[in-house]
Amino acid sequence: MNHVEKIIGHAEQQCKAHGVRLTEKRKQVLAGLIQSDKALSAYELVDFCTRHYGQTMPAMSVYRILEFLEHEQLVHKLSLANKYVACAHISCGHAHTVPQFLICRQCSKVKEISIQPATIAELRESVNEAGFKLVTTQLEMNCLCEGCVAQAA
Amino acid sequence: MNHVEKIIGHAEQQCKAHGVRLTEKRKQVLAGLIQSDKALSAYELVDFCTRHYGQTMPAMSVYRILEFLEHEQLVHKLSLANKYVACAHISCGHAHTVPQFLICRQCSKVKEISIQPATIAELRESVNEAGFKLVTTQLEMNCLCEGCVAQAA
DNA sequence: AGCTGTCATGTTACAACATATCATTTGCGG
DNA sequence: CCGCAAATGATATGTTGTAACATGACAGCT
Ligand SMILES: [Zn+2]
Ligand SMILES: [Zn+2]
Ligand SMILES: [Zn+2]
Ligand SMILES: [Zn+2]
Repeated sequence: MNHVEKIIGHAEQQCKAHGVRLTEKRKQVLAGLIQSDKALSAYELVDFCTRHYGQTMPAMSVYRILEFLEHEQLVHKLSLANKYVACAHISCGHAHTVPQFLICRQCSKVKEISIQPATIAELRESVNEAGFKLVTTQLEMNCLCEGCVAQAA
Repeated sequence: MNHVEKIIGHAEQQCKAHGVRLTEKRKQVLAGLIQSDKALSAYELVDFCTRHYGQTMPAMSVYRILEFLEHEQLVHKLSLANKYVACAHISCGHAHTVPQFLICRQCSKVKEISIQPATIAELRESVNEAGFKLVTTQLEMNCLCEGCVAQAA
């Protein structure tokens, strides 16, 4: 039982606990995101599933499945890049707080982090001063990953 | 000379200073963004220009013009919403630093603010700790504006 | 077994967002 | 006026995402 299958197992438990089903197709999409160590677009997932599981995966299904997985917090949507990424914390037990995402603009690698609550609070304060209200503290930031920084140098 | 025209005037000066031309079409697109007090999609701008200036504005042109205006810092692209907004500081003389954007998810109103350098520094530090590098401190945050908060209540 | 309701998936069509490429026009210096 | 470069026009195509309705799978009931 490899790394990916282990995470899928956890995801399945989690779904069972919520009274929803992690079907075969849903597993395929989730597995695609897990085995890729970067964010993928919906259509990249279509290609992955079609190539990998030997039957065409309709784009519509992928979108529906991504919506389901996002709802279950197994997947996060990155609006900054129009891509999707597997949650980095499916297996680690600890409660899932609102994450922040560092997205490599070069290679789409993504790091899911938790910024200091104090920093978040300062941000929220700045927003309030401007007369707006944050609807989520999920942030997405344009970055370069270690590998791509090294390569650029 | 109304508000919009005044800003366009400033923009024209700025372009002249950079040795580039703010043509009629470019003025039309910029004016569309200025008179709207919210972010607009490229195709909303197509509609605006076509309706407002009596000749069809091809989508292709709008994209080219937005690219130009963005390059001149007269317009900002909001990736979080796939929309575009006029710079809030065209007329105010002071140098344009890297902005942060508060985007109302309800009505697309946008506030362009400057977050405390100290807060930005903390963010950058968190990113570095995760082994990534920020490529820009332009942030986009999902918010509700005052009006929409009031309405929701 | 046959019926029925619910959730998941399939299929088709289209809307919305964005870029590529090549032709034509326009503004401007020489 | 000529020739160049910048800007725009025209057409095609690629990418991302949703709407609407049909079909399939399965569980619980009669
Ligand atoms: Zn997560
Ligand atoms: Zn990278
Ligand atoms: Zn600005
Ligand atoms: Zn609003």
